Amino acid sequence: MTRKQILKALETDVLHAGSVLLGAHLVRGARRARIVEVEAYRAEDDAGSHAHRGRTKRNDVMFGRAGIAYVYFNYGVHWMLNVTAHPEGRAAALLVRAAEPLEGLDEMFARRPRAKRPEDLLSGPGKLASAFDITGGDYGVDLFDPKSELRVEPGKTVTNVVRDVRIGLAKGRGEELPWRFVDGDALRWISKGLSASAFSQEERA
DNA sequence: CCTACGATTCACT
DNA sequence: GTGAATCGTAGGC
Repeated sequence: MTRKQILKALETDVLHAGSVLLGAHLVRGARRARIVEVEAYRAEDDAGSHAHRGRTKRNDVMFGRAGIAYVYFNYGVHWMLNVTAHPEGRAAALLVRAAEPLEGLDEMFARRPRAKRPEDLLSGPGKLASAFDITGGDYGVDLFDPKSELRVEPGKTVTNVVRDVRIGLAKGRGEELPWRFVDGDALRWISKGLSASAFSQEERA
């Protein structure tokens, strides 16, 4: 999978892109991690999406081109990293929920003093953001520009894609949609265990 | 203007 | 399992 192919998938369909983004690397300086869990959000038909009720100052980049960092602050505590999808005007994004740390673990541990094991570093969107120093300052960054300090690089394609319902959404916000994408061979690194409704994407395809 | 609450994490019972 | 932390934003008045 090349950088161009990932971008193409992002531009085409956020749901397809969910499985394509798995396996790609998130990089910042010496820190590198392999993305193992994402969730798709779109707009008109997705009540759980920040873009559902139209364009605002916060969600602005979701309406822009694909491959851009949409970063927002939640619960007054945590930053969350998303990768935008779809062409200009059609809002969508993938929330990066978990990753497997590959390099620069010492720096990640330094940013997350409470973490005891490598599994505690990136196993959740808030954890991942703090381990990578992701804040509002990264809002709008082009993640597919090799010159960007924070960026996404191609990795090995994930073949065992598991689909599940999204996490943390209130009732009526699309909590039943199977738009959570997980690397089935990397369950050790994900944010939460799979639900009873999880299924292998290949089987159901 | 004012209030409720969220795409979460962590400590504690 | 439950609740606190902590604040920008959306949505209602």
